[in-house]
Amino acid sequence: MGATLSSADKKTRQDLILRLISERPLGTQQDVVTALADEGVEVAQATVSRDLAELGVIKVGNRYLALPHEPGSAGIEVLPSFILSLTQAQNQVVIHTRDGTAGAVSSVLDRVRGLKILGTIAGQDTVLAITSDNAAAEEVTTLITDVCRARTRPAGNIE
Amino acid sequence: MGATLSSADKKTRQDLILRLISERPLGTQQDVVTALADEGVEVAQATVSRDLAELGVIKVGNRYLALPHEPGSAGIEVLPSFILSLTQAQNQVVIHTRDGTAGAVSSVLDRVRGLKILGTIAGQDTVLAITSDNAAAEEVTTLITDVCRARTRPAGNIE
DNA sequence: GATATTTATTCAAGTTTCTGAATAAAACGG
DNA sequence: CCGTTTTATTCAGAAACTTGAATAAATATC
Repeated sequence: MGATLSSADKKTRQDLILRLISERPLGTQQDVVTALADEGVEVAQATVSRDLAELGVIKVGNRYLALPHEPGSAGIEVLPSFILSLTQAQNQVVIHTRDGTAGAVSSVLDRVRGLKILGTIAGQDTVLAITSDNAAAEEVTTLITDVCRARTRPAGNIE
Repeated sequence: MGATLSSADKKTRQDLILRLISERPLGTQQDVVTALADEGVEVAQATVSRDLAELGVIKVGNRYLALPHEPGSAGIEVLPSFILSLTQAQNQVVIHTRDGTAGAVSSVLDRVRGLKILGTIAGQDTVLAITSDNAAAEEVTTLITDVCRARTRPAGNIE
């Protein structure tokens, strides 16, 4: 192995990556490499590429978003086809979905790290997402819009 | 590796072990080795020893019981200190516990594989376990009693 | 307590996984 | 299109894991 000093094992490093990309927008794998280095974990870009793929991290617009894999649950890729419209009101976001898919949408939103969503409530065709403040709601709106527009390609194909 | 033919990988083999010890009482590691062989998986006793330890399988009385590890949840070792008494009534078992611990006890029981418990309901200091029939309830009673009597030692120390 | 049974551990392969460097492939911006 | 940036993949070496045989340790039985 390359760096043996102060190196973290794979699990630790990947957890750290999830935290880092949740805390601040990281736009490239090089950014992630640098952020890791700041935390004392030195790895090559190739490793970050593989980590992001394994973690199921996707790149939406200009930042990575963590959506932890949850076997048996819908992935973020369903959002474009399920979400019909969304509206922000203060610290809330009201999302109109295809009938019956609100539960799936809220499930996905609950699992996206980096979104400061306090909680969601799903009806039949509507999801209400509560955020901590107006800015956070704004951010959620932007991100969801980006996801639905920006052809979210998964970062890498695992196995 | 030894046997390359028809060998299952570790994960597959351990899942098989959980199933086997849930289906019928296996009293020794040699029994497990034999049972695995019947399924076409040939391993040494040393491997079974390690598998049982990793799986968190415990030996109570004369059979192995599977209690899948659930990080953050109580393990089976809490039963002796939490359970005050238990009574079988038909296909039900009423378990009296220390106040406030009924939830933990039912959580553990729900996770023990090999017990044919249909479901449990926990109050503050009482757990009601519903089994499929009287015989199953009898078995549950016996096993819990054994656990509480027979100084349940975990099978191996991991890490 | 001695013997037998059962389980855990040590040791030494063989195998798999992990990783960085280099490079290829893809996406992006004019 | 062409160059640039970004990401994915190939390759090879190193580390970690997996396993059986042998053996030690623990437990049970008498």
